[in-house]
Amino acid sequence: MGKSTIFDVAKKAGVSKSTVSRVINNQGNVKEKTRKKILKAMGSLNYHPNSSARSLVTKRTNTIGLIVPDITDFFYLQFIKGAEAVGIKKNYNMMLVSSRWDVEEERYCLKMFGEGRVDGVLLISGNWVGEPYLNCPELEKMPLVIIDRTLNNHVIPTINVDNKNGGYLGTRHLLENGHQMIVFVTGLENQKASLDRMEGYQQAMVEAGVREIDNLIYPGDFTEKGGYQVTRQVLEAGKTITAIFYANDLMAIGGIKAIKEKGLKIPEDLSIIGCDDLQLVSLIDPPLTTLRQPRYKMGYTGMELLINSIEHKDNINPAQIVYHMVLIQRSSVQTIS
Amino acid sequence: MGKSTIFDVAKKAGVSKSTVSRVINNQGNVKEKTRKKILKAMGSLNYHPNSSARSLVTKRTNTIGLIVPDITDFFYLQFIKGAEAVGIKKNYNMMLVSSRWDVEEERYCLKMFGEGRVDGVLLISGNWVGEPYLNCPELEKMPLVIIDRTLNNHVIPTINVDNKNGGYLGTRHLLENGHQMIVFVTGLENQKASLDRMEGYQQAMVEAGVREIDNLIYPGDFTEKGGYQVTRQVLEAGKTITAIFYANDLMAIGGIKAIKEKGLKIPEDLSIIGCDDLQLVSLIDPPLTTLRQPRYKMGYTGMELLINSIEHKDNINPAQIVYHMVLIQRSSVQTIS
DNA sequence: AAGAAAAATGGGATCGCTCCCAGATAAGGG
DNA sequence: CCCTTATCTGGGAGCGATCCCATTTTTCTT
Repeated sequence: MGKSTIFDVAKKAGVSKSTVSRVINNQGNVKEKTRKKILKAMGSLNYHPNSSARSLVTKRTNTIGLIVPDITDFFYLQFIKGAEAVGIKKNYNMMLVSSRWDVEEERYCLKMFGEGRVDGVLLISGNWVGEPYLNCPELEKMPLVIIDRTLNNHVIPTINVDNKNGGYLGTRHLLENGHQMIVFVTGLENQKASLDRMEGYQQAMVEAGVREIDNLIYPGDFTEKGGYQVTRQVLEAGKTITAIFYANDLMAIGGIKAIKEKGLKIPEDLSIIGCDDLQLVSLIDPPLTTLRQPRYKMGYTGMELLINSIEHKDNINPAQIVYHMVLIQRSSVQTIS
Repeated sequence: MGKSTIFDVAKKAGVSKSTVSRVINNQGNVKEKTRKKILKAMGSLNYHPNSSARSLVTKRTNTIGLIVPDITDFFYLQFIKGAEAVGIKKNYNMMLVSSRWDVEEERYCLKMFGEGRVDGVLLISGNWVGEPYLNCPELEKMPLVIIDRTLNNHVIPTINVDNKNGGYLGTRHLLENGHQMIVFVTGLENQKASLDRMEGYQQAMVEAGVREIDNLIYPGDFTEKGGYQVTRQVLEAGKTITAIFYANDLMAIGGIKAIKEKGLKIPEDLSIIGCDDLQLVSLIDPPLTTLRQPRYKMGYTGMELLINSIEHKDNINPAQIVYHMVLIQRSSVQTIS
């Protein structure tokens, strides 16, 4: 015996499928008595409406697609959780795929979602410089919101954080604590967030009158391992630096390892500061001073925007939302004279 | 203009929808010339087959549902990643929902998945004692595999780790390093994994001839905060303990914090050992000795089993798979005389 | 070159639901 | 009590694909 259909229920309850449909979608105008009868029939047949059939006619799936570069990257967790919270509230399911940091893969996901599988997609972008792939026709008419990336020329709403200001704030914090020789470790050069943070760093340093900044900038890659390696380089260069500003927390974690290996103490011998405020950086030793970006909030808002544009096509969402990064002071920075 | 259908493509290419369907599913018996023509028409119309319509007739969605207690819990990440890997390989999408540690919620997810949305479900269980909810009729005929839990009376395949042996191994390791006064911090009493690990601990302790074990067992709750609090209790009890075995890593992390606050050093003053081998415990200070469970592998295998039973209904999967936990030695245990 | 076999194509039924429209029943009004 | 209006209910078309079967076209044999 296969699954029961609306027809089986109708027969069992002695009514027409239309009436059954009415009670499923609880549209009014069905007598309480028949309603009860139908409900009972549904129960006894263990009936569940087939969502494909339903989607086929309503053109709605009540699920939204979520694309992240890597599901298991700590960084993305909070975005997802924020998005999930509103999904639950508004009764949407989430279909999750990871693009594995690959632009082609990202396109592929978009395409798959274009097959009527979802009502809209929330793209948590890898934040690359350039956006060639966004012209893909699969998106045609598909509501889309992009998180962790800012787009200028598009009608696609984006939600991001003011990375430049973040870089600025972090650097100012170090400067105000007496540091001057502040190394900045970047992400990959095609990562916009890194670029922006570096700009903020540069601005603060220039304002403070520090010279030869370029020699203080080291290229990293946003990974823990990369942070470790760069830090070794920095330490071996033998310069008299007093602080390191990592463009993200993951590199800072790697950096801490390298610094400890050298026998140096944080923050006594070297102050460090990260960026992102991953959950785990409050757990490590020392607890890391960093710049928080409201990832939960961003995911939450992104999902809200998305569902909003799904449910009220006419309604106009803001094109861009930019949050501030805020400095979280913990114990990895020390004032020097 | 809405989305184009198979019919539009057929018209444009001057063939019937049947032929178009053939090339979509690339079943043979289509002349190369017409195939090209159709492909071209599909391209110019930006056509994508509607997956709801397709599912309606094929009764297949090519997506599997994944239920986890908390998406953002470090513990579950690796399971998910493992499952994802085979999903990608076998061309299945994943629909992710979190049960938020709630049995009712778990049921609800199961029910939702029962509406023909997915071809099977992979349940990463909260690992509670008892399994009343598993009798829910929604599951009828729906392929299901459960991870991180062992079921005895059911035909549902489960994948788990030998928690008891893990508890035993960890305790033995401590004993072999000269410890006797070993505190064991449990999870909640309705968590099977915790219970099993404790049993292993007890067995090892008894075998080693340690007495009054019960006074060494403290109730925890598997959370970081809980670990912190219990550890404070332990420390304040003023016993001469030399080691603590936490039933999971998260509690160990909290414990480390409490221990450090007391001015004690790990492992010089106190050896500790965790359980699970979360990614981050190699990052913290000191790197934690713990028992690894092959979560990636478990997710991977679970997904394989699931897809296997979806695609070959007749085939018989093993009812239970149990992996070993393996001791990962890092720097939180010291030998004492 | 004609008939048989193989390959390519088309048409219709179907999947399980929603939605519109029409018909039946119940309620209200003079 | 009959007619109008409101409330309920039923039937049929359609959503966009697949798949079976019938028909046409091509290829192969002798």
